[in-house]
Amino acid sequence: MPATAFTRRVLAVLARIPPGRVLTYGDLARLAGRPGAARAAGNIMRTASVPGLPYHRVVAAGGRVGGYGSAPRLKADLLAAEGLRIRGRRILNFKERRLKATAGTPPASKSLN
DNA sequence: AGTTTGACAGCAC
DNA sequence: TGTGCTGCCAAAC
Repeated sequence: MPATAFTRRVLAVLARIPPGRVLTYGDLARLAGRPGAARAAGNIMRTASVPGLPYHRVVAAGGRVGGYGSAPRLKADLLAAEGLRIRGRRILNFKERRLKATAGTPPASKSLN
């Protein structure tokens, strides 16, 4: 179990990221209720002990892949396997694959995906 | 309880 | 494009 509510929220949001879609650390933090806590979110990803979560779907801002413990390349591979076009440390179709950060209840206007 | 540590973000060069 | 610096925050020391 997560130590704090923030951590729990972060993991909850993480768990609902659909395959093929990504979220930035900043988005994740914002959705978890701590805007600007992107760095802290990354720390949580790093120390999270909950298995089965799509940690690789959390990327850095600007379409950068970001880190992944000692295997950042694996992260890129996993993302590529889900349809993202990757070039080095960058996600080419980032804008298409980025999950819009809808906090809480969306107005239900456009069909997501 | 104070300090250090990053799987970050954004901007200046 | 890429590199470096500053600001931020929760966790680990």
